[in-house]
Amino acid sequence: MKNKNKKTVMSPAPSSVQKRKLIPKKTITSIEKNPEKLESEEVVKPSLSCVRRLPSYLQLLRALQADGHEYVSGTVLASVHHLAPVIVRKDLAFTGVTGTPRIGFQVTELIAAIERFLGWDNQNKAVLVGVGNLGSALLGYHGFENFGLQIVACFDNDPMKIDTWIRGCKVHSLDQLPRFIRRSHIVLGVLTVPAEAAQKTAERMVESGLLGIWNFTSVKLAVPANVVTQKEDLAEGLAVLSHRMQHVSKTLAIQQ
Amino acid sequence: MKNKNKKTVMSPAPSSVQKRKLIPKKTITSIEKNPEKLESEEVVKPSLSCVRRLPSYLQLLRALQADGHEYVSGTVLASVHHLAPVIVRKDLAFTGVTGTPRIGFQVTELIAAIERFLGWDNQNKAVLVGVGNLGSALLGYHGFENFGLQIVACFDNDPMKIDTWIRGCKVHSLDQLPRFIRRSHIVLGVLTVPAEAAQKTAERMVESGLLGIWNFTSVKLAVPANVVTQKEDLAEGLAVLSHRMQHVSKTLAIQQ
DNA sequence: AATATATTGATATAAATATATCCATATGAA
DNA sequence: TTCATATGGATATATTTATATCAATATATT
Repeated sequence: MKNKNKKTVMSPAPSSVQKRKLIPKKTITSIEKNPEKLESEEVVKPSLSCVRRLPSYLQLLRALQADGHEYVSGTVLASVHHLAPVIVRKDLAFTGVTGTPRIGFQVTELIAAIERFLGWDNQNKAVLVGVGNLGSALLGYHGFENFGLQIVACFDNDPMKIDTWIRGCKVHSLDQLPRFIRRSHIVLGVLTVPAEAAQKTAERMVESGLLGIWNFTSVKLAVPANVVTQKEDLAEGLAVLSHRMQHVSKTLAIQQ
Repeated sequence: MKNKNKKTVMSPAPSSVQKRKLIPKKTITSIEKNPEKLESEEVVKPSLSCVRRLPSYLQLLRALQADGHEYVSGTVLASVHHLAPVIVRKDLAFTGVTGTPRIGFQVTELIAAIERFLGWDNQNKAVLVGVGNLGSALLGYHGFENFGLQIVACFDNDPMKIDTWIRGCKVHSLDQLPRFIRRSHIVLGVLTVPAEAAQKTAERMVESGLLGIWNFTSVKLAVPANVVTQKEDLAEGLAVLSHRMQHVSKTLAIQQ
């Protein structure tokens, strides 16, 4: 049942399914290796929105896979997520997969491609700093493990909390952080301390060697250029919701 | 270090500070009331990104207010949030406030304007449905009250949970929802049930009369047009973080 | 076999968003 | 007073993102 165009590992398509021949794509790697990079040959990078959409495709793809589906069209992915099919196709193109006209994309291949693209093909270990309300909730929420993230230790500097167990995780003193990070080669931290402590704690995390901070505080962190921070602010979503609700009720009031 | 121009409540500018005269802005209302709406006179709506940024300004403004600052320039707001000053000025313009050259914006006025714009000037009551890990975390997290949201009741359909108290909130049976909503005139619901139950539960919420659903599940909800849903997906932020970290490490590897 | 159709991937266009530029103005300094 | 400067607001431009369009192609249908 193997395709004659050998696709090494991933994609044993049904015998009759033939991949469309492609004009070789300019990949980031090829451009970066090429010193005489021309202005006209722009490197097309995925938009932020594209990256944000990928997990939702992934989630649906896994459900399809569990359901025994082998192929899925961009059209289907699009309709579930209320998106235009073109958007899905363009998003998926960034992961490097190619679909087959009239057939769609191979589910398994697509899952692997998205995971690889996002760096979720290996489980990334992380520490969590700040075991308050939100912190302990995140500790208890194991959903991130579907997204390549595993929280393996937590830290706090409240003496009352240190050495207690929260959601199956022993709370360590923040002083232990540098040693722990160095020993474990962890690069990612989840920051869930109160706003007042955010910047200072982030600095300690950076000093300890973390290269990425998932920031659940309301503070915009100042960090060195080699450190990536991602601010997760629930107020943003709430603002959009509130604003849209206002708009809907206004519209309805006018129509009546 | 208080300013000598004592402020009453809202916005009496200091005698010498004179607001710039403005070309009257086309407001949504004026256009909508005007039947011969021209194509050229477009209604400029705030972008989604603008709405998402407003809460962060609000947060900073409150801190400034607590610190006794009476005025703040867009430049300052911008630098804290690592944004271009123009963006801040344009964002703030949507709330209807006007600043004063060389002075900036009046903090109190700006806070009120943003709150009004987002509908956060009155506390909006909400119910929470699904008292699992995430649900109970959100119940315990009272930070939303700064953003006009107050969760006043919670519901679940697990008999083991019903009538217990979680984070100071009594868990009601989901069957009670319609009656509760009707009695209390609540329009907003927070959905924190497992993915499998999401769509069905959302339908019950809509039938009960809710007009907005803040959706913390991984499911894209299908709801009637008059209902607003906002999907809050932590995986999105994690995807951006992972992707950016990959990119940074690649870049550094190349530079070395 | 011939034709119709769903689909992908590429290119082209449109829309949304961000950024640059300019001018008016309020303040402080010379 | 006069001038320099920081700032807001408006307009213009650039960039990014989304959408439309179309040729190529694999399958199903007639």
